[in-house]
Amino acid sequence: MHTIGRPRRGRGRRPADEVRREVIEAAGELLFEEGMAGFTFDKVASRSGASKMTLYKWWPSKGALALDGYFKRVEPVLAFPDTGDIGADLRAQLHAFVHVISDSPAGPAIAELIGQAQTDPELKAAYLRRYSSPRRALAAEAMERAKQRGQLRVDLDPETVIDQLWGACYHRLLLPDQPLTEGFVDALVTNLFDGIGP
Amino acid sequence: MHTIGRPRRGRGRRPADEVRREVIEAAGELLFEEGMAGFTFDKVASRSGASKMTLYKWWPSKGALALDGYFKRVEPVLAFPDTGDIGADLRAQLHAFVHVISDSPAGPAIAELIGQAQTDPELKAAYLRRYSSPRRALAAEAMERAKQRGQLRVDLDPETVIDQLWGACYHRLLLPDQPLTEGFVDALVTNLFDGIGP
Amino acid sequence: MHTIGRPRRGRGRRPADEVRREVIEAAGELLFEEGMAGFTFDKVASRSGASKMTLYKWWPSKGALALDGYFKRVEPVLAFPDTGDIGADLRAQLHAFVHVISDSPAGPAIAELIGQAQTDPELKAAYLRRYSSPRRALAAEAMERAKQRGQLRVDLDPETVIDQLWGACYHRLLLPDQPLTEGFVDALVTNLFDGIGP
Amino acid sequence: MHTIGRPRRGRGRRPADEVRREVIEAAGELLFEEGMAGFTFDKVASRSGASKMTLYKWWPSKGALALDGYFKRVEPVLAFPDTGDIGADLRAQLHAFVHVISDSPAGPAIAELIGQAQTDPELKAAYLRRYSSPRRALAAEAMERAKQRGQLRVDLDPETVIDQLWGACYHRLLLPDQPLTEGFVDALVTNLFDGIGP
DNA sequence: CTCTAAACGAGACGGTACGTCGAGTCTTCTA
DNA sequence: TAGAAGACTCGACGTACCGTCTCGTTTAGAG
Repeated sequence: MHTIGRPRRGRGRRPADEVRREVIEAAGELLFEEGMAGFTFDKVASRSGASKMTLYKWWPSKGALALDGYFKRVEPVLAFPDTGDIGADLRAQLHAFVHVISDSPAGPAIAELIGQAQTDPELKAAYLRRYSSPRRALAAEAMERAKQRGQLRVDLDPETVIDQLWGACYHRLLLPDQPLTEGFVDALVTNLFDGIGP
Repeated sequence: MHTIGRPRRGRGRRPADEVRREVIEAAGELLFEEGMAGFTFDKVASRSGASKMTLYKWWPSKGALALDGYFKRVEPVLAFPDTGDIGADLRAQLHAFVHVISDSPAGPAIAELIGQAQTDPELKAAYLRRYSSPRRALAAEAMERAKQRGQLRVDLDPETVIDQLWGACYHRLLLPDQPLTEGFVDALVTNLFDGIGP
Repeated sequence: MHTIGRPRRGRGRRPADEVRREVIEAAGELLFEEGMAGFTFDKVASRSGASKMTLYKWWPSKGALALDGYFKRVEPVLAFPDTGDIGADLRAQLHAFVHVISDSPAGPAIAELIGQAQTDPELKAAYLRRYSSPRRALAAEAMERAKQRGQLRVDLDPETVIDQLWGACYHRLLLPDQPLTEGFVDALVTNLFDGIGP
Repeated sequence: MHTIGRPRRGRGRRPADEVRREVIEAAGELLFEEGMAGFTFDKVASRSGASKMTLYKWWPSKGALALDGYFKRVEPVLAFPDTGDIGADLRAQLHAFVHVISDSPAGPAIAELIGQAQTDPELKAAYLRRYSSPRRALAAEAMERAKQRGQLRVDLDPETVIDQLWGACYHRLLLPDQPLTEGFVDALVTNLFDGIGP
């Protein structure tokens, strides 16, 4: 059944890039509309006008497809502020991060993607490689620069700090015992810079 | 289909408690054997000898059932050490925690439960109420006592610290960019007590 | 998608007989509307409101299902005339047979069923057992009675005659080199009773 | 995917005759190996090294292609014996025919082709024109000659006799209620020459 | 002998049906 | 009368084949 007005597209081969683009757009729409619960190969195929065979050829799991759809919508902003003050930079980046996952549909989407990744090895690998890892690298580099500027302990492991800042936020996103607010992220930074001792 | 050897149990009524117990045991077995991916109502019903109808009567979703099965296997140890030294207590508790989720089948199981909870509201609510929340409370109370002993800042928010310690560990469990080791948890505590500044 | 007006039927169990009846009726409709070419499990399931699982449980192949549908529509008339004159009886029966397969939708349907049976062992077996064999038996019995009345050679094999009468008609149905007319069946009988020699 | 050892043939244009020959050979092989059930354009294309596009250009349906493959293997022997004794000639020809369709792979193949023809108009037309019709013509001509020799009734319709001999055999091939033996074909001829009356 | 147009191989593509599986609902029968 | 048994609908799964179409290559035939 073709939508009226859309020109009847022949059944034969179409340029791969065109097909991929349409599929990914449809995947993004569906992910943000229905979440991972209602995200199926069938629906993406039907929305995009592609056949299921094509989807299975390019994406190893529905999670991997949803991840591509997610990126299409949330064009990743990887910029990391560098004002020379690492404390301020971390705070600024965390504020932006919390804003995105709290006040936009991206929050639930990313939570469900991480959830799906727990039973979808392909998705977990893709998520780490394409999303998580580059972001960690940016933060780690910023902290390394700060170490050279004398703003951080020279023996500090930036990766650990990343888990204590962004990891703490993800924890509240996935297991919302406590709210995820700006005050929370400010406290995260303060705890680390000032310590929690008396 | 009944396993050969298991006595053919009649179809009639059985005591509710007996049924519940057998179902939960079967759920726990299945969860640890096949993970959430292969965890279905059908299999639990078939293993336990109970009917699906009974399962749907008592558990609102397969996640909620799996959670009960999880508890049956991992009899929750809620004790929190109290030696009078909050730093040592946190460190000890984190070491035990990391040991459980790294070196026992409970780690993958809990990761998959949290994953499933992202698309299963019933499970998320049950998880927070029965698992997450009481553990947070124990840690928070320990920190409150430490504040009264003068070991922690009086204006410290224990909830935030919890996310920076256990939340950081969950982050590495769910998104294993970096390994989850004892050295890592030691660094978590050190960072918070000594600060990350120069 | 349910037809508007048809009461939304719950998803649960329904009496097997009710389901079977609806399925077979739908199968018959579909067979006579679209022929075997367009006859699929999917369409029968959708028309009947039954699920494909149910169909696969009861019918080993789509041919077997179509055969049941065929019987539902063409309530088999197994009566064989017995006037005491075997020549007249055969002629009458053949006239009726040719009328059915030439001038009703049953002709194409039965041709396609036989066609499908060539690559569907389940259908072939069912067809022989339920359709072909009982009809042959009636004709054979009629000829045996005629032998006792002295109207046929005592050493005649009725089964061979059946293939020379009805088999000849099926041949023209399946491979229509020549038309299938009343004159043809009259000639069939004449040839056998009078011989073809000079 | 090319079989190792077979020289990698370039992709460009090849002589049409060479392509046709290879396709038809592959079709014949496939038909006799897997029957119509497993006979697909895809497999013929892959076996022959031709592209599906080419197949669709020359054959209107898979049945038509299979028919060409059949002919390639069973080089049609159209000779009809002419000893001057029509009874003996018919008997001889029928014996040979029964031998072919009973004791060689051609029997199932031809049955499946006739089966497929019931839902494939192109195949039915081709079958009648190229296979059925010329063979009927030979038999009819032999009988016409016999009429002139005074061995058959002058008003006999040979076409009807053909259906009572070969048609009866096809009936037993397609719907094997009863076995297809030499005794059967002898009885067919006897019934027609001697009549079935007392 | 060169150049072009046709024909070909490869194979992706949309579409439809296949046969299976699990979720959730409902009936029947037993103890 | 609660519970076991299990059949049922629904919808998605992943695969196979059909008939169409794009792309790049090669040869046949025209100039």
